Amino acid sequence: MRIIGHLDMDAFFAAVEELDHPEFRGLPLVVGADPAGGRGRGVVSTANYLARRYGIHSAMPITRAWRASETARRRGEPPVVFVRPRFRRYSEISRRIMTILRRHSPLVEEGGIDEAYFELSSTGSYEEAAALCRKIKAEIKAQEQLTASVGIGPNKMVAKIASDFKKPDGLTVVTPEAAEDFLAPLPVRKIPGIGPKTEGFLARQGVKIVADLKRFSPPELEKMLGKWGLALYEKVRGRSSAVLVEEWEPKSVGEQETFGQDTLDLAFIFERLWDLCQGVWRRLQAEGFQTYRTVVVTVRFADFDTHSRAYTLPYPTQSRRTLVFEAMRLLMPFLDRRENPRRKLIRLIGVRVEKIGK
DNA sequence: TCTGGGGTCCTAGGACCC
DNA sequence: TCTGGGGTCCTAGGACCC
Repeated sequence: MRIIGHLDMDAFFAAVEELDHPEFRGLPLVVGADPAGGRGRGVVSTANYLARRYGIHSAMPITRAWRASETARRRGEPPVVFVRPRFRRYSEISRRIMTILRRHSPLVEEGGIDEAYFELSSTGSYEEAAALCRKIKAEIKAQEQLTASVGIGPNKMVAKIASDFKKPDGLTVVTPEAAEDFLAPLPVRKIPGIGPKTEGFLARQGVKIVADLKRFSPPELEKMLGKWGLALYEKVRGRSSAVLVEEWEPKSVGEQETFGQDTLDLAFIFERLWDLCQGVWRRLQAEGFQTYRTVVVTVRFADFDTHSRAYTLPYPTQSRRTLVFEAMRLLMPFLDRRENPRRKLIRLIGVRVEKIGK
């Protein structure tokens, strides 16, 4: 019998900040970009549960979170504490949590800094799997003073949806027999791979919950959603055969930067591009890669219109100068009058290398 | 109202080859 | 004068995930 677990740390970044800063506890807290008095440019990474009561959530523009905080303050409620993320700190704790998981499971797939899938099949039953997960949660709490929510299911998809079902500090067990009924009443958006666009598209066809998706045959789903639709036919029935992957090689390395202010200051843009190239090259080496073949430059204009240009070298190279040279060459057309006749200001540039090799 | 930064995967068209 | 079919590589854009 296949039994898969999915562990998801509760409001991870915010929980770590509360741990390290006891003075933040009991206050609404947002980890994310600098709100800069309502003029900040980034988004919310994580909001703690008190901040969520103000309607703040992950990926929300930081300016909106700022306004929500101001509104609360005027009502006489505590304003939000805004802090910048400290990824190094979160990675360090993440590593220790993954170590706990690996002690109890023969196969762990990290799915980002704050979540992981893990094999539970060898426990032999859903009861035993649940007992083991309670133990894992207790160890994490004892060692790190942090809570996690865990889902147990017959495959990765069901386990992941289950871990999100009860939060924080939840444990949700979905047996193979219960999987289909568990999924049926959930909004389609809960299925990993269905994002805002697909959700909107489906809503226009009158499809809101997983049960609604069962009306369609595999060819109909394929016609609507492409190759992915075929897999979806199985998923809405609680079936998925995706395997756990211990670790995989990155396929690309890139960096991008949103400017504090939109600009067409060429000296500034070139300098930022140069820095991004240095960063990409350094990280490529640091991650153990020797070479790259493709360089991609991305430009986002002030109106969020986003374009990319790529060039693939005839041979792999290690050269840092080539990266800078090709990135400059790819950027040039965007600064040209013909490509940008209305002289739109630039909001972001990015550099990425692909076809990387050891 | 404004929308980060790190990625992956898919699609579609064109070039090119057999 | 009217032009296949399959495969691979490349580019550009878009959806999605954490």
